[in-house]
Amino acid sequence: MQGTPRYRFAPSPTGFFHVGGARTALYNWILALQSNGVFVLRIEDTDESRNEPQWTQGIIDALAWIGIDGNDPHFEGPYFQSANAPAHVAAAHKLYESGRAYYCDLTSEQIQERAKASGKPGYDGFSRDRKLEPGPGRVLRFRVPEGVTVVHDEVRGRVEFDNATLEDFVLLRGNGSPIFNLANVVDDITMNITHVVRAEEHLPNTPKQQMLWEALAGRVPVWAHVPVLVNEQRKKLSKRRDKVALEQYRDEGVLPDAMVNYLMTLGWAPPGDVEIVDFATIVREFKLSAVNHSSAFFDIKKLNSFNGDYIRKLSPDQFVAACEPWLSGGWPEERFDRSVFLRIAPHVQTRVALLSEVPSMIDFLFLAEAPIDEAAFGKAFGTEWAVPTLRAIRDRISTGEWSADSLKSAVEAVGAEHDVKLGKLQAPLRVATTGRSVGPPLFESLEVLGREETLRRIDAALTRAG
RNA sequence: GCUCCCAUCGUCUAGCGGCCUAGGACACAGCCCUCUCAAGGCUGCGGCACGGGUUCAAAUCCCGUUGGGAGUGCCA
Repeated sequence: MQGTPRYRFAPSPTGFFHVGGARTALYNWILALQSNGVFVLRIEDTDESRNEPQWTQGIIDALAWIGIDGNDPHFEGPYFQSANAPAHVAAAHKLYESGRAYYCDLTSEQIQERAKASGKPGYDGFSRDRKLEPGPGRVLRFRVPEGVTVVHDEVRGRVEFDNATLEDFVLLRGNGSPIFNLANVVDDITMNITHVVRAEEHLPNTPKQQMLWEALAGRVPVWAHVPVLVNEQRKKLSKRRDKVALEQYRDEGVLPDAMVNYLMTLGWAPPGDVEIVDFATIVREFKLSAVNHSSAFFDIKKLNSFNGDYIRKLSPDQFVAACEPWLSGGWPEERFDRSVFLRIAPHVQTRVALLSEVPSMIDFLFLAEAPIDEAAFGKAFGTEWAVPTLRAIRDRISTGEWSADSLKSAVEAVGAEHDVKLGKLQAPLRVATTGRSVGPPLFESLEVLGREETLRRIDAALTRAG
């Protein structure tokens, strides 16, 4: 089978977009890009009870965020599985007519009773030779042949399943609607999918799907099952108990490039002793056969570390632009000055791992009154030299050049007079002007804050200190 | 229970029979730098799950044990 490789990503719209899904999508996307193939997005929306239309847009937005662009020529879709229901049913009938499937009228309860009575779990093939006609309440089951099914997996190699352990699975429900395994395979066949790259949890489904492929298409796709992402307890990441929503990381200020790079280091590593690599390198170097076989812990600490790295690599302009979504709250809008932020930006970049940490680091510049941290104030003004030195500093900086360098010189001079080290001496000044004991470099901050406001805040603090 | 998958520092990984007294990154600790906090630099801590084979030689190959995980629906 020649032609362009066709990969696919087939999420079901049942909630926020999962980081594990993001990784699977990335694998498919990268593979499609490096082979000049196609990435097909198919929304598997056939579970009437769980899916919500709103999540579909969420999936598309999330994919776009990590660089999987719906307008890229390698991107195809989205398709909706529900739209293909007639094809699923037609395929099922074809299987029935050729004798590869049969109807069964047993209820779930009856199957359970029989299993309990025989001591063997699952469906026992009771209706295999009863030659039942289609009818309400009757499910269509696939007649699993004897023998073994060998799955050739790009990451795991050869995996063998004894067909005796595979029960005659359901194709069509009692109400005539198709089941996942059928719909999934029929869609992949009709969409000409050549490579199925998905999470390991689907491996047990694969022999069943492979039998369907053989019966319906006479060919089998290239399979690849990548390890799942797990939490600290080594359990598969779950929407219920773990922080898995891609949207949440985005909202906290994780850069998409950092997320993509981090996700790709889970189960795979670029050549050499480096982990921070650009996307072009990933596309060039990534190989399915090099993907690890074991599950990987999604480590938020390491993600944050990657993100800090990416933040530091941004130019000040890019950084300020990336911060845009976090720049609206916390201070009166009219007091915000982008150019002021830009001046202090390089100093902020080395101090945050998440963009959401930025506002609290620069708000003193845009607030009319920077709130004073009580504990910090108490500590900074707890010495007998605090007030006298701050007065002296105030006197010195009230005139003359206004720059970080001259400010530093002024404070150093006061330090020499009072025999107090700069490291200690800056504390009262910092708390007085920024309200906090930590922050960007003080003198650069004051340079940006301006003389008038600096003096005003020093006076306020002096009054407060009594 | 049954089927399948997996097993290198706490975590993510490099390693695909000799280059390994096992390399890198995150985390952690210490030192340096330093106006706070970071960033950066240096150092340290720490691992081939266990037992048998195969081989001149095994983290690397084979078998078993143990330990994890996934699946086991008329969900996807």
